[in-house]
Amino acid sequence: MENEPELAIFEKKVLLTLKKVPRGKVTTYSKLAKAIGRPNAVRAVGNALHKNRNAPVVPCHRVIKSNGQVGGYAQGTNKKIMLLKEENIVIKNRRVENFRKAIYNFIFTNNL
DNA sequence: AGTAAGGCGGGCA
DNA sequence: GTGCCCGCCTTAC
Repeated sequence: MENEPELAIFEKKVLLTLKKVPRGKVTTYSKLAKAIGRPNAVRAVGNALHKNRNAPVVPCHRVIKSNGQVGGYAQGTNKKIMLLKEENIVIKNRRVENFRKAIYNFIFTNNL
């Protein structure tokens, strides 16, 4: 692990950034992408999470779409919704109510 | 090794 | 609200 490929860095950034999202809050793929310096790599972020198997250490379920929709989930969208509800996130018909307020804004002292 | 397709989205028409 | 295309990483053939 001395030499870390750029790919690892990409994933690492995504995971680290996502880990910073507190419980009860959510984030979007777009914001994550921007936070890691790849505003157009939104899909790539989704892939990184999809590939990610560190469910316990990385709250993948706290990542939603920009439009407030829950989005997809490898283990099933239903599960994702359930997990979000567990965190007091109000969900209505696969959409996060008041997601604007639930969104956790990064950007600030990102020390990557 | 190179090529091709897929994927947990976003923005715009 | 719907549909289309784009851009970006990963995985499979």
